[in-house]
Amino acid sequence: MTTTEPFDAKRKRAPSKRSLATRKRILDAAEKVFADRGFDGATIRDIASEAGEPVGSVHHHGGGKEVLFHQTVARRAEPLSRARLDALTRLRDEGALTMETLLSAFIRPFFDLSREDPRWRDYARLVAFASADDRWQMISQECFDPTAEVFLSEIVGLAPGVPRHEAAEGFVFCVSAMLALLTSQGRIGALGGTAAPEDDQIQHLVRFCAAGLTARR
Amino acid sequence: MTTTEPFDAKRKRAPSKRSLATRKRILDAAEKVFADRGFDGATIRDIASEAGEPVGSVHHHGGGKEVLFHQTVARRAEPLSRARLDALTRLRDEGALTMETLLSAFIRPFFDLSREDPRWRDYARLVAFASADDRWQMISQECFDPTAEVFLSEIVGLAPGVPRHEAAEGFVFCVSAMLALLTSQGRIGALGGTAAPEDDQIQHLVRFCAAGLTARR
DNA sequence: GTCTATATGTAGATAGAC
DNA sequence: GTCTATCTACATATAGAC
Repeated sequence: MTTTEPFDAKRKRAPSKRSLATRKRILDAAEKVFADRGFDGATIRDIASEAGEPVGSVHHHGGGKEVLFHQTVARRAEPLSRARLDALTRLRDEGALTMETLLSAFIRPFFDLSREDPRWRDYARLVAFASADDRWQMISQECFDPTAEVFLSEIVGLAPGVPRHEAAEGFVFCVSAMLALLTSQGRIGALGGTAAPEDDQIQHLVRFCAAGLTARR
Repeated sequence: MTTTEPFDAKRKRAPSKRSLATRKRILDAAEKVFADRGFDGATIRDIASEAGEPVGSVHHHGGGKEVLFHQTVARRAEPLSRARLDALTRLRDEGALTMETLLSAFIRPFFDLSREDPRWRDYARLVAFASADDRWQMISQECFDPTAEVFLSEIVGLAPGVPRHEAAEGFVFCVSAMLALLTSQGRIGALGGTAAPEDDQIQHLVRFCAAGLTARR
């Protein structure tokens, strides 16, 4: 029904440098606005205004609101997956694969990228929106399930005797906790008083998830 | 700015029985539609159609979309809190307070209520929407924070040496995992193959959270 | 209280000049 | 490729008859 590709599949020429720059600015703006207000709360006009582009331009480059949303989610999925899988490969090479280091390989890249480029924070909120809404299940599946399968298999390998469906539950708990840490700093602060340094929070999250996944039954 | 109360505060007479029934049907419909599509994705017309009421009636009883949303979230917050606090009181009376039983008291009532009345499932998705969006932070705070504070204090008491801010993080992880179990059955099934019986899933969730909160550092 | 009709605004999308 | 002007649909909200 909808597709990621806004352009005609058999278009003649590669887009110009200027066009690519415009396209990037529109995707950046869409990421921010979608992250702030969700799909339905965002408007093409907000995105255009954020990008400093006319409304028609957003339609031209984005190919419609749904396609634009899809593109926005998909754009950073590949680099994120690569960072996670690279970290996993490194652990295998070093023979340092434990439940904690495995979860670290899955969780830390998101925070590392967010430190390098704060737009990854917006992306995190966008992913939280996309994950929560059944409507975007296909997008989440396409963007995140392949990597999730890899890590889930490792979890099953590291927790012998735990049936796969239980490991899958635990993994979903881990992902939701990770998204909560990325998106709910306000709530944590309101309940906890002073906020801990981010590094401590990440370490705590990894420990929390590892302990949960290996809990004796 | 907005208020829960759609009626003039100093209105003369109590609403009629018929009016109350209409009001309840509208709240039920709003709960379902807001849960399905979120605040921005839902329309007053959808809600009216779901309730079998004319559009104007939804405005009259709901007092506008934002107020209606607020009411919908608030309506089941009190019974839910009461069930949780009752369970906690029972544990204290029995001297059976451990991290697992404490989390059980927080988590199980939601599932117990869902079994009695499936509309609590819709409510769970509604709460997930309200929790995720910064825009409704005040509503979440008002409806859920008082009870959250009580349980957080108990957690701090049961995990000596864990600083409050770390306990708060862990508690937020638990809540997000609970909402994930209530709302992401599809995702769990897609990853895990066969789905486990709900009782097993709940037990697993409680174990996961308890282990996470008491993880040695 | 209830229901119909309507006012007013704004959404997504597009056509066509440049 | 870009930008302006516009089309069409539907949103929330309200006014006023019953």
